[in-house]
Amino acid sequence: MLTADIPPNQSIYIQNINEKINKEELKRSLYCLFSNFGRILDVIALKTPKLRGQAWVVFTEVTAASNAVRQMQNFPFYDKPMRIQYAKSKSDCVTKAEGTFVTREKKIKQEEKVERKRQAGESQQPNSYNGAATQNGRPVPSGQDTMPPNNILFIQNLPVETTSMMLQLLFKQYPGFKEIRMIEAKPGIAFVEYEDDVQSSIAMEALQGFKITPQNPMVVSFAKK
DNA sequence: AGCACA
Repeated sequence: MLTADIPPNQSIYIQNINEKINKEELKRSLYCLFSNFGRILDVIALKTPKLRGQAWVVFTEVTAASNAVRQMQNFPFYDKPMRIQYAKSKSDCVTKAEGTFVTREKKIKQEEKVERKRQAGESQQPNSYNGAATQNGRPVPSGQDTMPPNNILFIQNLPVETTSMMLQLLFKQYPGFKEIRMIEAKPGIAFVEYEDDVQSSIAMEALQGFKITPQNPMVVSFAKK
């Protein structure tokens, strides 16, 4: 079955994922990596025997999914090339938003709970992430949306008095940290290097908008290759 | 390889 047979879908299906990665970390990493392509509604990963090594990322836009399928194809994710296709069906969070969600047969016993949920009347409950790159559903303005993932981060809008020691304190908290590079002649910017793109993405997500002074929310993007 | 929504 050719992957081209599957029609475009705002959800992508990823396989060949390193099965050693724990579920929550995996979801965070996928979120970080794919939020470059658009707003993400949900990330689904299960560790059941049938579903380990696979995941779904649900975008708000089909175009974001299309870009992700093309650009992240074979991306070395935890040492294994990602295989990405469109998902075969709509994700629950999408049908729920559309109002076309139907409970699967095996969950029929739980209809009562579904009723209760329906009465809560939520039009849409987007991603379930705490430290996500969105606020009230808006992407954090950071201007890196076009830059492909890179293990080196580019930091802007730093107060001029920032030292590399200060940045090290912040960035070394995240795994894979290697070094800070600042350029004397160019105050207000810095480069931060991580072991790989996944780790740099996580740090980016975590420190995006971090304020060293109230006037200076830092802008973190991937460095140009 | 394996298409679900713990």
